[in-house]
Amino acid sequence: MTLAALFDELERGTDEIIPHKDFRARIEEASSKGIKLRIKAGFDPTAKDLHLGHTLLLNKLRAFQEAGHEAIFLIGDFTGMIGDPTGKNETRKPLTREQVQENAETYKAQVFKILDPEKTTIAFNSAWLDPLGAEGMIRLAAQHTVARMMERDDFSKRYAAGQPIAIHEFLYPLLQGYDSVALRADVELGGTDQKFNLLMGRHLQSAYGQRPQIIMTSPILEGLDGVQKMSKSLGNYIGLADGAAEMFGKLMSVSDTLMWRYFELLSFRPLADIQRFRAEIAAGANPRDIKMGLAVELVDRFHGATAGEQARAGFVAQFSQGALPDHIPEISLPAPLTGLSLVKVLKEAGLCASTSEAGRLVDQKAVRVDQQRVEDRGLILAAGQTYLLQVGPRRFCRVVLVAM
RNA sequence: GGAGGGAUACUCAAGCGGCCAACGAGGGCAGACUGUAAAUCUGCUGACUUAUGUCUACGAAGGUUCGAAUCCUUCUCCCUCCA
Repeated sequence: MTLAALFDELERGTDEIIPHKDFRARIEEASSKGIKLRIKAGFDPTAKDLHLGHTLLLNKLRAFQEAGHEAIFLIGDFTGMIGDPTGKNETRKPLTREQVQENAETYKAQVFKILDPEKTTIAFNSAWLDPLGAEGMIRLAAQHTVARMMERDDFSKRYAAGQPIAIHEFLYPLLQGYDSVALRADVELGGTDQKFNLLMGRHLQSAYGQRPQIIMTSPILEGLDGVQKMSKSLGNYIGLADGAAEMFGKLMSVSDTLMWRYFELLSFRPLADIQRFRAEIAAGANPRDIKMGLAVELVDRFHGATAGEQARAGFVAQFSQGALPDHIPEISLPAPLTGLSLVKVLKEAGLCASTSEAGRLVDQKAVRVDQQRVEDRGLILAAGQTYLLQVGPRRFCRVVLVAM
C-alpha cells in the first residue's frame, strides 16, 4: 500500500487529527524505520455491552493494526470508577472491582469481532493508577492549572450557568491523560467529546518528558432515535452482542434520514457508492431497499458472511409477508383443569408486564392466539393444550399448558 | 456556619384540601396506513383472581381532617446564594 493510500485509509471518517501534519510525519517515520506506533483507545467498563457507536473507534484501531502498528485496547477500570463528567450531572454509581472485571471480559469477547486478538494489547489503567497514590496524584494535579481546566467546554458552561463542579471531576481528564504517559502512546483515538481529555494526554506527556501523542477524533454516532448519541443507558443502541435478526431489525427501524449517517460512519463502502444510493432514491428507488443493503453489510460483519442475507430473508418473511419468525420461544405452564385466563398466561409467558397490560393489549387488538385475533379479555385457555401467542408484530411465544 | 429553594409515575413537568391513578410534553407500546420495525394519523401507558370492585402510589415517618400529592411536625436527600 502506498503511503497516500494508507493516509486515506487511516483518516477516513475522522473528525479531527491534531496536529495533522505531525500525524503524517510520524506514520512516515514509522514505516521508514520499521517501527510500530502505539495506538491507544480507551473504554470505561461502565456498561456490559459494546455497541455500534464504539465500533467507530475499533474500526480505526483495526485499521492501524492492519497497517502493522500496535493496538492498545485500554480498559479504564480505574477511571470508570470516577466517571467522566462529560455526561449530565447524574451521579454514576461506582463500580466494584468484580463488576469491572466482568464487564472487561465481555468487552474482550465483543472487541475481537473487530480486532485481531493476536495483535491486540489489552491494558487496565488500574495497573498504574492504583500505585500512583495520593502523592503521585498531587504531582499529577500540579501539572495543570484551574484556568486551563476551565477551558473545557463542559466545565466553562456549567460554571457560567452557576452549576456545581466537583473537584474530582477535574481529576478525570488528568488521569486519562496520564494513561497516555504510562502507555507512551503515539496516537490516541477518541470521540469528539473526548477532545479535551485527549489533548490533556499531549500536555501531560510533554510535562513528563515524552513526545506528545497525535490525537484523532471520531464523530459521535447517533442512536436509533436519531437525536441522542447511541448509548446503552438511553436504550437506543445496537449491541455487538445482538443477534443477527435483532440487529437487522434495529437497523431497519432507523429513519430514512438517519440511514445516511449510518452509511457514512459505519459502512465500509466507498463514498462513491453512497452518493449513488442517494441518486437512486432521488430517482424513485425505495429507501427500504437501500437500508436493507446497509443492514446486510453490518450483520455480515458481526455474524459471518451469510448471516446478513439470512436475516434479510427472515425480515422480509416476517414483516412483509407476515410469516412467523424462525425461532419462537416455548415455555410450559402448569394450569388447573379449569384452564387459565389469557391475560394471566400472557403475563406468565413474559409477553407483557402485567395482567392489566395484557387486558389493554387485547382491547387494542394486539393479541393473537393461534394466529387469530382475540377480542375478549376474559378468554380462558384450556389446560392440556398448546397455544401460539402473539402480541403485536414481533412478540411471540408458544405456551404449553400442562394440566395439573 | 448562615439564608433561601426543591423532592410528583420511565424522563421532564402541572397540580397546592374532595371532580387525582394524578393536566401536558417526551419516551414506550398498540392499531390504521404504507415503501419498513421509516414517515403520518389514532389510541393506550399503576397493580390485582375484570370487578362499574379492591389495593398500592405523589422523598420518609407521624399528625390535623369526614376526606391530603395538596395543611402541620420531624427526618432524609438535592440545589442556590453568603461566609
